[in-house]
Amino acid sequence: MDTRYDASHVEANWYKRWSEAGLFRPDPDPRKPRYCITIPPPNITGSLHMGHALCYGLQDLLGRYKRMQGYSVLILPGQDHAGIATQSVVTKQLKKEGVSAFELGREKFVERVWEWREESGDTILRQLRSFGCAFDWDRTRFTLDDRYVRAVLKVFIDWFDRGLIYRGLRVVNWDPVLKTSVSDIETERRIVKGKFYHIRYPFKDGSGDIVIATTRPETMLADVAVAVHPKDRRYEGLVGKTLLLPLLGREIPLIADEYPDPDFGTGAVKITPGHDANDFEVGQRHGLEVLLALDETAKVTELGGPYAGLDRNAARKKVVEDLEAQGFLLKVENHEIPLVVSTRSNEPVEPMASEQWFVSQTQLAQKAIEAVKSGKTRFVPERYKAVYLDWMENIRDWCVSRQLWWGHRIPVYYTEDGEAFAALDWEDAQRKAGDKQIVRQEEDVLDTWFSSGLWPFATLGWPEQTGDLQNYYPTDVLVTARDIIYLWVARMLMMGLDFVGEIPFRDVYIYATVLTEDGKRMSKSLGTGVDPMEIIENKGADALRYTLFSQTGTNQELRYSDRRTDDARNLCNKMWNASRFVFMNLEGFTGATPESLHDVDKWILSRLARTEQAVRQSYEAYDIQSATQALYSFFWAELCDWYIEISKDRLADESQRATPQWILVTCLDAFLRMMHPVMPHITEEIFAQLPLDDKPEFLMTAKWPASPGTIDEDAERRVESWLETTRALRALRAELGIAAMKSVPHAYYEGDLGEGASIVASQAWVDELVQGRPEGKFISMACPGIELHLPTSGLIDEASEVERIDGLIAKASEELKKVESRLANKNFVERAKPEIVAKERQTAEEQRDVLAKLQARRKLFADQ
RNA sequence: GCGCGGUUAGCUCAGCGGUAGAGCACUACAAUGACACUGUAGGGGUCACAGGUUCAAAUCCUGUACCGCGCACCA
Repeated sequence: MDTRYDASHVEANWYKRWSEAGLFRPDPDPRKPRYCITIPPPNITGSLHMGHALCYGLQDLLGRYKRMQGYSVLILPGQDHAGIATQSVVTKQLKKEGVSAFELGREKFVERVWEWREESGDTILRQLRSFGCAFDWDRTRFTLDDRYVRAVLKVFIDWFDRGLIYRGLRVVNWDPVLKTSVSDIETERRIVKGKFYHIRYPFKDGSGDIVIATTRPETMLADVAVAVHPKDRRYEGLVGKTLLLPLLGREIPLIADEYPDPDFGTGAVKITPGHDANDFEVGQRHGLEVLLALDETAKVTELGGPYAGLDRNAARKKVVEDLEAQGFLLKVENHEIPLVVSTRSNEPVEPMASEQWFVSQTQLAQKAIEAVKSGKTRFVPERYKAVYLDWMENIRDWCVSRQLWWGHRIPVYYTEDGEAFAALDWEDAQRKAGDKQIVRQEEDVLDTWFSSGLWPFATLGWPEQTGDLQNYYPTDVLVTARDIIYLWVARMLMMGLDFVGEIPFRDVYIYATVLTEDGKRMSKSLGTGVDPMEIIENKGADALRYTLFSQTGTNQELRYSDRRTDDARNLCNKMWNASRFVFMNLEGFTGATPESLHDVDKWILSRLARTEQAVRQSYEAYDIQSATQALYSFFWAELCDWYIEISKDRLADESQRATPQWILVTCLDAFLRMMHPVMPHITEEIFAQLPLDDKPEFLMTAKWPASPGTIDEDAERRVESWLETTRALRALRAELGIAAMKSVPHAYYEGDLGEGASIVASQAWVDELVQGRPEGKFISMACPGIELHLPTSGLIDEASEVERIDGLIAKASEELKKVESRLANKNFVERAKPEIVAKERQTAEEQRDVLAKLQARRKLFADQ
């Protein structure tokens, strides 16, 4: 074994072996309890980023842990066709080739997307393999697979026939470049400098005018009214009168509605239902017409008369010029305005009323609210429960149509007279239509979330009652990011409850957002992203996993730093070398359980038992950082720094070595098992060399170490005091400038160290630790119950020694004073818990002892 | 405006009623038979601020400030 651990040699090898042994498939043993996760399907357009690495790494960790706990584990991977993202990638590609998607036509375009997907659509799934993810690749699903499509069709038709799907007008975010509506999540708000135009709308009867203000004057072409608040005194008696729309001269009413804020501007608002969501609602309340001034490419429509054909920017300019020329423009102010930009095309979206398909949500939401309220589905961290419920209780209907070609084409077929049927295909539709002739299919496709909402059951074979569906639904946990609680988590709950009649998952674990070192969002476009593949190649998947896991629990953010991957790599190296040490010292090892144990053996077994408890509880609670912390400190600070060091003398002695050998193998074995979910490759590599009877072929399928040791508080207390004494003696040496590990012939102690004396001696690099007090010059250190003396060969600088002792005295007396004042407080003694008071008394006792020794020492020294 | 997080050592973060912790960084020392991707010792904090509850507050309550994230509004 090399003295340095080289991840690159080890990781790919083990992944291949697990795969060849079929370990990624669930254990078919029917007696085993089942554990299932259907992973959030990544987009086919993406490549692995840190957020993915954390997300999928966590799922792999949970799966590996549960497998060791005796579960038959299925982690089902897959991909999302990602309508807009994919369509836009391929459109750009075509554009480079000088082909427009429109010229190509729908059928050819979709073919082209499939080709693209075959070539480069599974980058992330490939990358997850080098990250060590033990997912069942044989069950990989895609949201546009034939089987998956059947599930989508069934859901749509079913809802359509139940009257839950309807067609209606709504203001959507229209992307004039991609010519589709985009959901709110696909947009970004930017505050930009804009202008605030104050425009005069005259009354038809010539009795003055009303001033409104707008940031988007071109939309006035589609105005249908002006609204004021009914309680606004300024407009008393005017409501109901008719206004003339400037420039176009169209007659529009002045209406009263609660929507305008009388304290903002003039209190009068122009109402443009076609291009503003709030105005749309006002329009609905008052039965106003919806007019569109802009078309699907954001050019002015016929409605705009003289402005028709201009694009929205040119139209704005012209409208403003004309308003000014005709005396309608009163003033223009600078104003910060929010600009909503499509993140897909980077173009400002246009709010636009259009015909869309909707799913009514209120009824479906009820069960999904109940499932979370009752705790059947649980959010971790719990705070997200309120976020979810708040949204669900105010839910609005879901617009499911998208004006794209890539996706599930809406299975609605129309007859000549416009009657609509939802059907599996054209023939099915014709059958449903009876005598009437089906003439066309709906052009729009479904929102991507409509299909991914079926993920937890459609991937398991629904609508067929497959074995997988019976065995693995409901799934155990959904591990996802907080920004898709509404878009995805809520939909899966509604769809699962409605169609399978059971929650889709018991837990929803929302993991932390990965930020850069200085707290910025990781983003490719900002250049702040760190490529996980680079880290995996240089330092290993295990190192990256440890880095991410050691920072994740219930926190909502996590700062990623390359420096921390060095720490993780160092830990790998430490594990590697400590294991080498163990293997190099196994001469004559039989594996037989030792008959008697030394206190240090009991101590480390006790620490091991506590570690197992802590790690198990942390994994169960999704508190992964606590698990890694417990593993780290057990391994490095207890097993390596103390137990291994102490065992060296015993291992050198043939008559004594059997016990420490057994203890080391036992501890290493249990540690590797517990660490395996975090760092699967290196643990498997080391485990392969561990000399165990009945060793399983793979650590991956080995059992979790149940009660690997016994908690022994007495042994812990005794050994801790020896370690404390050792640290004190080392510190004393350091005071004299004696290098660590350089042996010193004699040191002295007063008090009772029991069996620990030889351990303290060897660990503080002292040849002989003698009970008593040395002749001649020496310096001292006081611990509770123990006083240590170290002879000095040369002269001591008396002044500095007195100074050192004074420092120790000051510290000890300060501590004693604090404790004594607490004990002098009658309220404390009477009201605090008795064990706390007892502990304080003991501390006081110890500090008095330490102080007395120090003072005696000072006196003695001063007398010398 | 409302809600949710956060504010603890130079950095990243644990701790969430009982004497302030870890890793990294820093200082000094050390080529010793596991490991220099190491070891040993050490320095470093009025736990954002102000009130309150309590025998006891980093920890619980109230308020303030700043940072981040949602939701609503932005005519």
